[in-house]
Amino acid sequence: MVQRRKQDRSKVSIEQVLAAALELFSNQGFGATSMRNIADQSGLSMGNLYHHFPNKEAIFQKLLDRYFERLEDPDNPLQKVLRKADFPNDLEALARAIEGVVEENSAYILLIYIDVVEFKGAHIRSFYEGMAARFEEVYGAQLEARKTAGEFGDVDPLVAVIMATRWFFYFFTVEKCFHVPMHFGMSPKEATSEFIRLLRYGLLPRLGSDAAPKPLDT
Amino acid sequence: MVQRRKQDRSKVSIEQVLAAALELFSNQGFGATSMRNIADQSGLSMGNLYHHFPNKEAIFQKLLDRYFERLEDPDNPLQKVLRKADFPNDLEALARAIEGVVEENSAYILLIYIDVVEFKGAHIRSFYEGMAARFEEVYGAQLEARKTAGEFGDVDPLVAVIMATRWFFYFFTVEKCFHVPMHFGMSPKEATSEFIRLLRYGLLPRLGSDAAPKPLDT
DNA sequence: CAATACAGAACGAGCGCTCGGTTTGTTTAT
DNA sequence: ATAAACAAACCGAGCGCTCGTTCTGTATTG
Repeated sequence: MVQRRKQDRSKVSIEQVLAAALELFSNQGFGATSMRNIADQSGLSMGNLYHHFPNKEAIFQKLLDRYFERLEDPDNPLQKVLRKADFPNDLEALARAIEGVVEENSAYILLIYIDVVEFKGAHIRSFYEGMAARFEEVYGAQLEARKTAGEFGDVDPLVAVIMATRWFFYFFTVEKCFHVPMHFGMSPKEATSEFIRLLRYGLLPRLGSDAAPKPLDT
Repeated sequence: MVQRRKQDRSKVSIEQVLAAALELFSNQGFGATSMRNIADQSGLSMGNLYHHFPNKEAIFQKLLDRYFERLEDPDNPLQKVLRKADFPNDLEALARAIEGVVEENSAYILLIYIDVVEFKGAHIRSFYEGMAARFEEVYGAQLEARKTAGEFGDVDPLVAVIMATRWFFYFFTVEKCFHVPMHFGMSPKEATSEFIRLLRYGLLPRLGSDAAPKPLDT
């Protein structure tokens, strides 16, 4: 017969609360989700809920913390791609990794937008503010070396990595979390490969060493 | 003495409601904004509020309708840039137009995300689904002509326009609505010009007619 | 005198959270 | 081994309050 220890029981309950809250928050927002909803969905009582969490916002906070931990986890496929620093050869792999991450965390990603809307981004700001520095840390040295070796043009590859990563996140978030499929008027496959092509080779055909066409305005 | 006509009175009241609701919704979300909040902020009574609008959601809907009308208005600076179809010479102008539109409509733009979070995007889906077709309509003929004239490489310029437009919207939305300044680790000016450069010329230096480096994976 | 614009009390439901109490599992004393 | 003592886990009724909406009635206007 299985003997369940006390702290195991607690752990399971907390997981049930978080799972229920994630589903409810991501489907109806923070304000529209009541503690009774969470209690019902998780199978816990109101009292027990407040035994494990001081208030509703703490549950929300805990969920966001989880997501950021997942993102930064070295085992995350996105982190693996990034740490190989084989940009821009790995753009296709980067796209696929981010598609997977967004798919797998679509509920968590919606929490980000809930925070923006209902809390003015209070719970996520520090994470996003530190993002560029984290990129630099993981990526900076290798790419800088390759740049001075002349692998890239006069573009900063670190900037390009950030842009590509953010673009993929944005694109797949709209596709998978906002439920607006084909919002570019093309399939995700097409959109991704077109973006990659633009990023690699640009829009204008640069035949020979022609000067770039002068911009009409700056 | 100013004689105010009856329907003018009504019109003013409705404007007051919409202004109040826009501010409140965009600052605290739909669910967290009460009809009493809106009544107080607009200076109307509860009864009068319900005299002009059948329910809370109708106010929200009306605000979104307004925003989409503004966006499609031919006088909108963004529309003017788009209709000139001077892509990609006008990328800087496009960026500035979108920066202005986002700045001027930041409260409305937040409503979009509120709709995604609290209504699963029910009020905005049709607008975004039709967006690619509208681009095609406004832009398609001219760009297609210029493409067959050989102005572009093998990239579809329509795709590039959509990507550029969406990217600028995304970038300035995060900057101005989500209150995450410098989220790419650089100033908006830098980010914009870097993105434009990438879009025009790409990341890789294509010297002469060299073959493009083989991608590691597809 | 209509019809429209406006006011605010009232309604039932639901909110976040508290509180007193029970159950369950572990530790300690005998 | 057993009982007593303790703390963590759990329960749900209840508190004060606010919610979206409705209702009844009064000003204002043409």
